[in-house]
Amino acid sequence: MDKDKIDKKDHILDVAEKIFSDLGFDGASTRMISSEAGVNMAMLNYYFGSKEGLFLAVFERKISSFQTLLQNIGNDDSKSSWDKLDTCIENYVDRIIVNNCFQKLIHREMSLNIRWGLTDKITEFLMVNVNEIKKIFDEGIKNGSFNSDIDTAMITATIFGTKNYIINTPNISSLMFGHDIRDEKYLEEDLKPRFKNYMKRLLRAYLLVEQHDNTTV
Amino acid sequence: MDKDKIDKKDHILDVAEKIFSDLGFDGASTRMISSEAGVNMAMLNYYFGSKEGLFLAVFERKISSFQTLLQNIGNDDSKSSWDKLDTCIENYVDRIIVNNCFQKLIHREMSLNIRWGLTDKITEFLMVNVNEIKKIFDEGIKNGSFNSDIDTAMITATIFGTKNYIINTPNISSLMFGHDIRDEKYLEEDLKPRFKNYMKRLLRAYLLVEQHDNTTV
DNA sequence: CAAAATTAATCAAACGATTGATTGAAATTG
DNA sequence: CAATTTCAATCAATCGTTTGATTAATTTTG
Repeated sequence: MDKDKIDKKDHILDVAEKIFSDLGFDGASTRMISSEAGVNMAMLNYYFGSKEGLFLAVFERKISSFQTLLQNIGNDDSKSSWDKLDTCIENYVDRIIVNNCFQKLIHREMSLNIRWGLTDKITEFLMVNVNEIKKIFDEGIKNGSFNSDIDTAMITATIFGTKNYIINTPNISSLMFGHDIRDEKYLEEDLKPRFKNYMKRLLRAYLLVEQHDNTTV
Repeated sequence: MDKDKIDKKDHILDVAEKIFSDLGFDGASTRMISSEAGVNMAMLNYYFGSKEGLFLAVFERKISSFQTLLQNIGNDDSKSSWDKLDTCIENYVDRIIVNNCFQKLIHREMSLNIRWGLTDKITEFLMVNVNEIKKIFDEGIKNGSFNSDIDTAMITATIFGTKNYIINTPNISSLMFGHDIRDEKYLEEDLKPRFKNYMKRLLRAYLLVEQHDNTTV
């Protein structure tokens, strides 16, 4: 039935996502993926056209599963700019840190920038987050919540860059934090709240420079 | 002569560095490298043993060319903690931004983490920078220059992560900054000073944040 | 309804191309 | 001349992809 077909495609995509994440596009072979998924090699091309088509399909499924989650925080008029910023960061961290394998895959592809159809898709995808943050900053400056001479592009790079650095170079960050950051428990119970706490404080410090007298949050 | 041999090896390493950086380890073929370098394919194995040996050689040459530059800032007693921090960031940005292809290569390898001998080397290499920063922070806290309850691991991740994000996702950051950040002129004349300026201000804001707010961890 | 025709799904096998590596002879060197 | 360097040719292995055949389900037909 149609149901089974979708399930099977989904299963292939599950396996492909894992292997692509672990080994990269070139490092992962179609044989590996098909045998791991328990399907015939020809099925990959039958369903997805090519290896790159399979790669794209992995991304599109993942991206569409994200896209629904993050909308409309910036449009909630009941929240202050600070609340919006906090909510945005909370959501972002919760979402991405559990998908850190895929997260690595995304940034390897962006860094390589040789499969253009893919990098364009990823760019479009990532810019949704960037623009959401930017909107909050712009609004916060306009209504006086944030200092007016902040570098919004740079601070945005800091938010995403700090998290990426921790996730994408686990060998380094494990040494820095004194724990294996690939340990699920440590990640969830210690690192995640620590990151949120740190980022909030960092943003408060930067966005309020030269007006420390007002700490009403 | 020995001189010529070294020159030739160096030329091969130049070409290999470029191609590995552009295409990744798997994406770069030994044929491509040898033909681009104008040498016979067998020479790569003759000189470097294997493809992975060539890859390692590229790293070792690059790393040793860095290592000499950054020592002993932390040991200069004539400088305040703030001066040390500024100098450290200046040096770091100057060094890395011009080598951003290689920089990308490093982080792709760290993210992949499948060639262990290599990631161990890179880890060791990157930790030199991390430890240097950490030393400055620790010292600055001890002598009262910096606030005592700062998260040194996180702020270190912010310093490196912010720069990495800008360099490693040029498609994104170009959109964020409104210019193609791969443009050498823009990078040198605008982005570099902008980054330094931003990072100094960010650090001042965070490291001096007033303590009377109740951000108890 | 039952037989025939069509379609979709799956498979083993093989395709040509490319991979990293190796060989043994030739050329170059000191 | 002996040692080192370079080369064309070749190696087995693996790559992504394609093929033609087979099965199972669906649709069409009489």
